[in-house]
Amino acid sequence: MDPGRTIGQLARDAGVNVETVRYYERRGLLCRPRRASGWRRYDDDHLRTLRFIRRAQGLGFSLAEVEGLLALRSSSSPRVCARVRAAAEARVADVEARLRDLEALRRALLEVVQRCPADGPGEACPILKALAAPEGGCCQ
Amino acid sequence: MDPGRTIGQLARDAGVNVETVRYYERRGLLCRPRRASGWRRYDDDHLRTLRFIRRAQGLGFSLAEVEGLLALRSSSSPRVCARVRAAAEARVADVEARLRDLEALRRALLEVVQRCPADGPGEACPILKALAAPEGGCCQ
DNA sequence: CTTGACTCCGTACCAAGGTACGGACCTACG
DNA sequence: CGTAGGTCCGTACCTTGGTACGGAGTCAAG
Repeated sequence: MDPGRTIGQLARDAGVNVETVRYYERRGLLCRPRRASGWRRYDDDHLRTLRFIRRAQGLGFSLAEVEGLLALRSSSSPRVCARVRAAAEARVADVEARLRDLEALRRALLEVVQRCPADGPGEACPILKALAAPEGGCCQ
Repeated sequence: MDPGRTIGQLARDAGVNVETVRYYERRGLLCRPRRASGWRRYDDDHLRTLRFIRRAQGLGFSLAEVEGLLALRSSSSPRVCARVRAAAEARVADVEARLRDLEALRRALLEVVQRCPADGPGEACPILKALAAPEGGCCQ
């Protein structure tokens, strides 16, 4: 029988920390592997799941959401695809909201920076003034 | 003498939690006010500083950075303005980097979503497939 | 058989920015 | 005076996604 990977080999193959693997197991993301003399032995399925997790995380899914995707992955309902798509669309909406916020932030920061002569004492600094202003001069 | 605000009044005026005010005091962001029978009494300067902190936070400065800005605010060096501007520019650069990351994320997510028929079982779901792929089909 | 590398486990700790708790004390209103 | 609500303080806890620690057991090479 295939001896499988130790936790260290799995971690190296997936490019994660050993502690991370144990953490995912504790969280229920990675199912418990068989043991040989107490040592965890992982097969290719575990490696695939681990990579799945990291890719989903890379697309901005939280571990809680990844948990949902993993559950869907092993479901055979015809509605799986719709649910996965809905999750991905929610992620897109979230990313777009964050993009809008950051864009507004960028504009506010640039406005404040552009007023600044980059030279002079604190009393004259328009950035500090903007931050101290009782009613927003520049960034509400 | 002006009795000043209690911590609850200050917190209401600034729109923050009472515990947040105490937390800022502990962190050294808000200087310790005088006391009347053990109760903190805040004046307008404290309110201004508290609002300064929240506005700077609103522009994405961390509390550690806000600490620096507060120190600069009460400095009289002619280089204050340059330092404040540098801090703001660093913030802009950081925001722009996050914007680029999120934009890339958005594209990757959209690509994956667009391949999905939004109907069907998990085995056919292109999103799950993309996440499971050993070498990245869509999102590396 | 020894040695070094690896793994076991539970638990504590990290960042950041707060939030909550609880028993004691104070203040203002009626 | 009673009582409700505000404040005191230290400390613990929250979020998310991990990292680190340390003593004991295991595996493989020489």
